[in-house]
Amino acid sequence: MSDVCDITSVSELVVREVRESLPAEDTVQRLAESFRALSDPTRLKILLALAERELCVCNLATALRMSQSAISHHLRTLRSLRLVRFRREGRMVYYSLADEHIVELLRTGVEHAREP
Amino acid sequence: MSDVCDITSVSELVVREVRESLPAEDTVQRLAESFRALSDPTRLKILLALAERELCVCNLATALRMSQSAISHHLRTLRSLRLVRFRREGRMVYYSLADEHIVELLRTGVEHAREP
DNA sequence: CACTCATATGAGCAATTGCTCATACAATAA
DNA sequence: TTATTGTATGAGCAATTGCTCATATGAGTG
Repeated sequence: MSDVCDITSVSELVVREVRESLPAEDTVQRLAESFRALSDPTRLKILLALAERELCVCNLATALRMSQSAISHHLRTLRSLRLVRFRREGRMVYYSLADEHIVELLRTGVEHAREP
Repeated sequence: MSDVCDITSVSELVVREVRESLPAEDTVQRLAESFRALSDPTRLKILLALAERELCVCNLATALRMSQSAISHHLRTLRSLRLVRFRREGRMVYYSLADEHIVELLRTGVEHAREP
């Protein structure tokens, strides 16, 4: 607040430019929420699995060696963020990725993670 | 474990295929860590700001209206994940994005966040 | 040297997260 | 109907997170 380094006109200009360049607050919030969904290893595995194929909850649970409850809770989170969609078929519920954006985010991330 | 839905041969095959399609555990962990860095609104703003230009800590703090300490702690996190780099110039430390991967992740994310 | 200023960091805390357990709900079968 | 099975969800908890405050470090100044 009273830092001398901030009251020079150059810094003031820089600060203003940075502020103006940032997306709107709610955009940042939504973006952070989406990334948060991808920030948990279990949720990430769920999404990577769904990137391969549509899956029911019980197969997801078995494949990831997690409890059905844990998977279901995570799917709830992913659903509320509209990252996955689902359809009922009898007693089973099949989940899949919501759109291509998530696929691309995953792909971009995996590419980065593979490097040194 | 004893769910009937998992002991059919079809499900067993599906489960095996999904398990084989998933990246190695440590790859998933690193990927999740990177996404976690992007999952906090303040860190996200720091990265978005650095995507515009190199910035010193105090200008970052002023631009984001956060304490110098908070920003510094976040930069430590980002540094340890090698998402940012820094250089000293006198008393100031200037931070910038580490490479193009983060830029692309941010860009992909922002594109997604702009939609309905 | 002492002093200032930009930055870094440890401690402590309220808030959040990710799991388990128990239970509820939904769809089919007997 | 009741029983069974796949899924969803609330409560509760240990662990983690993101901040503040105080203090340390490091670099320039007098």
